[in-house]
Amino acid sequence: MNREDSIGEQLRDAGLRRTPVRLAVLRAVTSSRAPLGAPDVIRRLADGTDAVTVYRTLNTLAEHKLLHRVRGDDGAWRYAATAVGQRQHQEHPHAHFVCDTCGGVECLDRVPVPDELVRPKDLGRRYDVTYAELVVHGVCPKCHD
Amino acid sequence: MNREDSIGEQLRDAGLRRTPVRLAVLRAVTSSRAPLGAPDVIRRLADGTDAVTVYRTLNTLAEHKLLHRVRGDDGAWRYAATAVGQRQHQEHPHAHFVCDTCGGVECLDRVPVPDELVRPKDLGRRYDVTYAELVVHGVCPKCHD
DNA sequence: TATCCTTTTGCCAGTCACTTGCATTTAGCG
DNA sequence: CGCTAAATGCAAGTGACTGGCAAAAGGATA
Repeated sequence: MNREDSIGEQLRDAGLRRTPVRLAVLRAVTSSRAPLGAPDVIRRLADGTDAVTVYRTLNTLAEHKLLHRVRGDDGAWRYAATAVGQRQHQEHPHAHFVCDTCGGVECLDRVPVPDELVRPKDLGRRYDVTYAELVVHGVCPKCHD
Repeated sequence: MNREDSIGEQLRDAGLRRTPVRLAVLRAVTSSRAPLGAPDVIRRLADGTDAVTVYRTLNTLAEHKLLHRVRGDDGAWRYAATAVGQRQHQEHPHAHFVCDTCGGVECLDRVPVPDELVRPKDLGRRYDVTYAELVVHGVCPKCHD
């Protein structure tokens, strides 16, 4: 099973139609090392794919958990593939690193979000917790000095 | 020392000029229970205060640590006073709760951000960490059911 | 393979938080 | 009081993102 098939399969498994735009968007995000913003994705689909469609597609893919997303330092979403290689790295929620110099975002797969933070005890039972986000801000190696 | 004096003092201590707009903005944010977005602040200064000036003022106050800020679920900043009563609650970094239904933000003063998360060991030394943000998403009591 | 229906796409324009530039006013100092 | 750097107001712009609607296309069914 090559990567291309896997991408088509992910769509099918999620109950989504396998359309050219979805395949292209999912391929673009999957093949990028760092999470991408919507404008990045649009730029990478240099062909005439409509920007609005890309926005809607990214939303759809995120809703169906094929992508997950974090806010960059500019408040815009960055998208990363959920399935990386054969493992689903969304399974174990992980922290993200946001570079406040270049705006880049990275998934810190090795830095988990502890359970007691996902559901803080001090919060009281009247709060319905969906998920917790741990975002580490700083300067990435590339921008360092 | 009443609250008004304290607000003027905060500005002076930060080395900032005590202007009507700054006093008003700081007063508005301080007197609100929940963190406010820039548009909220602008609305509360119902008089003719210019919106752009409020944006600039919020930036300035945040830069000088009189306010701290978190992104709401819409990606827009929410501002909260750093000095609450006599204690500086910025001193000990705390988590924030974002209601994904009403967009409200709350400071979880009782939920600290653990040191080992502020400077994750698994991150490697080539990353320069400035701070870590812990944001808990869910539904607040007001929106619950 | 032809047909039908629902979903997806493209293009329009619009919204909303936030910024930039520049001229005018003002805080805070001597 | 008068001076100067800093703060304000106003006009316009940027950029991510959304809504509406008609045209195109996926995919199940016959």
